[in-house]
Amino acid sequence: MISNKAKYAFRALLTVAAAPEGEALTSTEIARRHAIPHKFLEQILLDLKKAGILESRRGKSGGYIMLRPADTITFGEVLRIFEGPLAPLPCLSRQSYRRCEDCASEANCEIRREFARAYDASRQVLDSRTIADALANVPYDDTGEDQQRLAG
Amino acid sequence: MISNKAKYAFRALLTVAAAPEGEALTSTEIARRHAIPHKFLEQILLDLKKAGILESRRGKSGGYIMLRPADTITFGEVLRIFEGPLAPLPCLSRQSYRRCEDCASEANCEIRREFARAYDASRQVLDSRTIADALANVPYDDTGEDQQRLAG
DNA sequence: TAAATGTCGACTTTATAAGTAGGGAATTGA
DNA sequence: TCAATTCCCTACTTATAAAGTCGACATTTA
Repeated sequence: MISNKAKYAFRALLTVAAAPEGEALTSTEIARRHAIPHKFLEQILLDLKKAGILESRRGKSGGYIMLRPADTITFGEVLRIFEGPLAPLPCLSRQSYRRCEDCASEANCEIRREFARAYDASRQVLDSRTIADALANVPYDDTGEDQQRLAG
Repeated sequence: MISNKAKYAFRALLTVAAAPEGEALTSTEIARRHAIPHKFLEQILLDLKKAGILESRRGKSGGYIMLRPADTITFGEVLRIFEGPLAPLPCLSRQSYRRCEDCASEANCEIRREFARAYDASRQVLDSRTIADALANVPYDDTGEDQQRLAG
């Protein structure tokens, strides 16, 4: 399960991305719309700013706007900001690889091999789908046929 | 990241499954082979027993053996025993569905829709690959072509 | 210049991970 | 039979992270 923090971050980001070009949204407004604890949301927005995703304006008519276009921001990128590495095993993370303490041989590790399959599958989705994709509102049909249709 | 507990469970299970038919392995022996804290492993083996995956014999020539064949035990099943639901959101879990407290409409939730894609992809792997598959030792080639070759 | 906003650091509370500890119950080989 | 070996069970500890809460400060603008 992903954390509340990450879920709030996505709600906030989708809201800011959906706002009219140039219009800043305040943390108070975002918190109100989604019933997110205000002070908690402030921390989250700050994290998104430090990550170079949002931009902020202070003072009376302040608020948050997108720093980068929504179609350059993937779900994977945002998730990593709040959850750390997405890999199920440290030895499978590309961005922050660590070997498993107790592992004799990575090449022969059955656990690593199987989880690599699962992680590849989910990473392919998370690192390709963007905030803009999500807002495009195309329904998702869970029949297992999508992957082949899209790949073909 | 998966917990140490789950990782130990997989190591133990793969070891018991790889043992000669009918030969019981003691918790001490399994712990020694993989340098797993013995008392901790005992709890894990007990969980696997309660889940109907392992069988145990007590006393002098006791130990653990498989209760069900290794090709009927998926990685997803084992993972759920130790990690709970695998879904990234409660509203995406089939086996233990809960609605998200703060969600207005599941059908229109962009977060749910995107994570459904990711979860479907990884679930398809975890719920199909078995302990027996893992022991078959077929190398895994991460080029993104496997899915199509296997599907075709 | 006061009100509205974002920024920052410290604190609290609760839950979970990762073990540790100590004994009790069953089996079996001598 | 009895002692060694094994599994079985409960309780405890320690460290870390999640999910906030709180109070003060900094910046902008009407």
